[in-house]
Amino acid sequence: MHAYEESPFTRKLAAFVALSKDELSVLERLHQRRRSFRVGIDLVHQGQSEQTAYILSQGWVCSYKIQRDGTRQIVDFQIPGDFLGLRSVLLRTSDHSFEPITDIQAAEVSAADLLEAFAQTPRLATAILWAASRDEAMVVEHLVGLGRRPADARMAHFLLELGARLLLVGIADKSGYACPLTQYHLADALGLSAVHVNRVLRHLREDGLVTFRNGHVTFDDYDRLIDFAEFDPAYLDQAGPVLL
Amino acid sequence: MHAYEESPFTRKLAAFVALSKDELSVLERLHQRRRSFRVGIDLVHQGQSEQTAYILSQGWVCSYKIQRDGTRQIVDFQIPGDFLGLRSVLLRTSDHSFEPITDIQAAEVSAADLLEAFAQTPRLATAILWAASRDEAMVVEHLVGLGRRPADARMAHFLLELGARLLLVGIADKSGYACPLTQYHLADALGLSAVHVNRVLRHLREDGLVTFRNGHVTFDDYDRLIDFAEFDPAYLDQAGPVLL
DNA sequence: CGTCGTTTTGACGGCAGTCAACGCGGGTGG
DNA sequence: CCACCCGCGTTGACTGCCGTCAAAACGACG
Repeated sequence: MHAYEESPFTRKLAAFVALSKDELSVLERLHQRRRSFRVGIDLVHQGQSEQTAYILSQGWVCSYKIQRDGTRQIVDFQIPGDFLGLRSVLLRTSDHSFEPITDIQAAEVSAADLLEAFAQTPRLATAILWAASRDEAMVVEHLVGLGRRPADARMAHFLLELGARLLLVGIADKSGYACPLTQYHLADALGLSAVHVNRVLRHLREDGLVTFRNGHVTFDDYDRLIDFAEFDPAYLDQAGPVLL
Repeated sequence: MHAYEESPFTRKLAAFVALSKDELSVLERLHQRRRSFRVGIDLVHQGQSEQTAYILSQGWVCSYKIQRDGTRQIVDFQIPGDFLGLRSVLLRTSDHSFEPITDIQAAEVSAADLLEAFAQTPRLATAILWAASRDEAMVVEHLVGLGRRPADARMAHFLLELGARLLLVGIADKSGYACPLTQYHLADALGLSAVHVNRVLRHLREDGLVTFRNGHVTFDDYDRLIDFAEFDPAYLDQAGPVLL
């Protein structure tokens, strides 16, 4: 145990940058305003110009865009330790919505808080920007999946990526993880229909690669799954940021 | 005519933020190291850890990722006035490649140059970060298209977006624009096969919506095309950034 | 026990990929 | 100057992945 409470966010940053005591205490202070939200009720709604961001400490969230015809595309999932709406604080645009997938706990961070923290410890600023850049790399990888991977490999890749992310904040192990997503979430994220998601999951399960059931993902044959998905985690555990 | 040479980059930023003389001259200085590149020869290659970025002043570039099986996905196109590899300067990761689609001219910008410019004029920093955020919004919109739009609407949307971008830097008008892309580029960007791109283009042309031919895009019925593509330019011409 | 959300499965159809062939224009070398 | 080649565009036939529609099973919850 540490003297300070370790949030998933701190844990994630610490995995890539050695943080000093000062920096840790600034991080602490960012976590002051704790808030809770209920599953299903959007935090930020598309088009809204919100000046607040959140650091997610518990639960899952997804960010998505709705189209005129009612279909939706999930852009990314946020898990404990992830920043939420960082861009929309710094630049006042929130072009998508955030929906809690479970009840969540998050620390509210205003633009002012953030800029103050940045001013105090530039290295922390770099670390946070690095995390943002990692998120962007994930969006790009997601895009590649939608454009160029067949449904089954796309699903496999997605489940592996999620596992790697959860591992980093300590809520997964190599054998699998708890996952609150419904098959509709998977469908909206992977650009498939819910029916086809089900077929794909069955296929992966029957092939002994991975099992998604009862809110739990189990890797039945990790190596073969990685091979099947052509999963290359290079874009995730990149070396830490240049420390200016 | 202005006293200074107006680069497309300057022009783009100026469309959203009123720039002072000082800021304009700092921008000028960023354009000092002019370089040329030949079509087809990658500027930066996937995995390479490059510390240089470029401001594109002439020609077109695409950024893409190649997969193990040889298929490629184009993530974005860069046109004059766009930044290229901004993230990879600030954080030393270039997770994709850049290929010139035409011969190009670009100004080389080192991390040091950029940081110096930022220190001199913080408003400029904000403006550039805003431009980066706009690029990211485009990637997200691209992702939505791949996940949730049928091929023809995806194509229509893409051609409209490109038109809007080109309009901003003054190399398009409402009726159309010159476009050096091949149908293979379109295929790799839109997640389609080249054959199907051809079919879709024919369909759009025969429906009197838009014509892509001989390196030129012509909007045959702009309003109907916008409706067909469900194109909502909100994510493009957002209000300028918060000026810190 | 009924309802609702989620998962599961089957039948059918369509959008888009693959394969294959051909036209066309520009560049290159004989 | 012509023959050839190569990249790009175009079209048709066939196939298959995946969406839609429909119905049923299952569990949680009131």
